[in-house]
Amino acid sequence: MCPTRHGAEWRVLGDEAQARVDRAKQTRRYAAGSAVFEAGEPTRGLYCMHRGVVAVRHSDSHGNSVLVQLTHPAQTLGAAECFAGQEIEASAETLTDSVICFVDGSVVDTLVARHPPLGLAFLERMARDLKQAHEAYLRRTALTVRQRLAHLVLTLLPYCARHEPGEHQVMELPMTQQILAELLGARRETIVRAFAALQSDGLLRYENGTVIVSALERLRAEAGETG
Amino acid sequence: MCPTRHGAEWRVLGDEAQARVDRAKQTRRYAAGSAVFEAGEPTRGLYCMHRGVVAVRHSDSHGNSVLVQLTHPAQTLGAAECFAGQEIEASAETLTDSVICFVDGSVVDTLVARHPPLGLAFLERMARDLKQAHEAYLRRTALTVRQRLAHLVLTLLPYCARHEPGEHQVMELPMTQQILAELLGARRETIVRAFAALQSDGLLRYENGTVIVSALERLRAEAGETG
DNA sequence: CGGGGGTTTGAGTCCGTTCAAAATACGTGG
DNA sequence: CCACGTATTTTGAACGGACTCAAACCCCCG
Repeated sequence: MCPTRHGAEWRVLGDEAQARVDRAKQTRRYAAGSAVFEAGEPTRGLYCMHRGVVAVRHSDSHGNSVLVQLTHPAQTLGAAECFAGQEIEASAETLTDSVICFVDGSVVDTLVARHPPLGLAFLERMARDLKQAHEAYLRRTALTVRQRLAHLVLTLLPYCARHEPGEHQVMELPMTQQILAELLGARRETIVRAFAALQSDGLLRYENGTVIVSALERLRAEAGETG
Repeated sequence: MCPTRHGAEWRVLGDEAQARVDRAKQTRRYAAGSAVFEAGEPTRGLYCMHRGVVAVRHSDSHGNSVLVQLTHPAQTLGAAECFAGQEIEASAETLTDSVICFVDGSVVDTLVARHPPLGLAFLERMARDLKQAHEAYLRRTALTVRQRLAHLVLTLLPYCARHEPGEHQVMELPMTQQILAELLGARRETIVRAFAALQSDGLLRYENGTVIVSALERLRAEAGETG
């Protein structure tokens, strides 16, 4: 059984329809670093995160690539790829060991056709994804790597932090600095230096994949979260 | 009457439902440079381009802003803002004199609830927008301003070029270099220099808002459109 | 003919990249 | 348990694309 009944979108379905989803879904386990789906694959469907972290990658024909999205448990993965109705061009890879449900595209189509609120729920989901993508684009052009890194640390905090309250937060990053670099659109070396800069200013400490935030409020200011 | 019956998405509706849309819609005219919708506005609904070009802008609280999308005739505008179900944060402004239809959000909701294929059509639309946004993000981090400008010229060609075939194309840009800069995430001065560089390499000529492409194939190569 | 938006050019600076190399951590098999 | 190979992280030096600031220019329009 998926944590929040297949994630937020499915919750608009009645019990009977949810049971049908449960019967149609397949639950799969992935080791860290394996592909959930890849560009050009014929399979079409929705994925629902149960455990782990997955990154969606976009590449061009010259080998350049960026990670455009992180997906956490209880979230839907691959909605854009499922509904686009054309050749899939993105790929998704697990950053950690993961458990993910798969619902085939034809099942999704039937459900959406029979339950309009489900379609509206996915519309809302995609609309928010689109907004997030645009905000990431804005950050990419308006903010320095250091500021973007500060922002990413803040967005990961709710998912990865050990204990919640206070100015002092500890979290284990579920990714290498290489991955951080691809998420921020920068080079690994630049990430190292950005961490070093934030550390020498006393905002946080980076140590072996672990981030210790020591000045949450100042980190927020750094990320541009002010009036 | 809208050019292609309110744009591609509405076409999945039957005649009767389309007539209802026609009755519910409002057609509005905008002078170049006016706002179609703005961040924080209470109005919610879909816009359908009849004539003109509209840019969608995202801003942060520090005055930074970028244009994240261009909308041309027969396309739907504001879908993400309509379906997001939360405070609108983007704004849209006309780049040229425009004619645009507006369909209120409550009407859209009713139509989608009653005609699931319409929901699927919008899902597909948003999925493609999302893909485009991710591709733009990739270009922003992997390509130089010169390459991105070449790419933008190529994407505008189908909409703005005078005559279709051949290596030699002429088009009048519906925007200032300032707008080009905001679309590409760069400064005006950099756009000037990128045009100058492309011109000195004989790919195109820029003159007073008019672009004369003299080497279409080389321009494609410049934009990274190769195997 | 004066004004204003848009364009062009120049010089200097900075952030981030590139290239290169060392240091460190990590897993695996001996 | 340690040696070894690989992946990751760290540091340094140099380069370069794009930005900043500033000034001149152009063209259209009233």
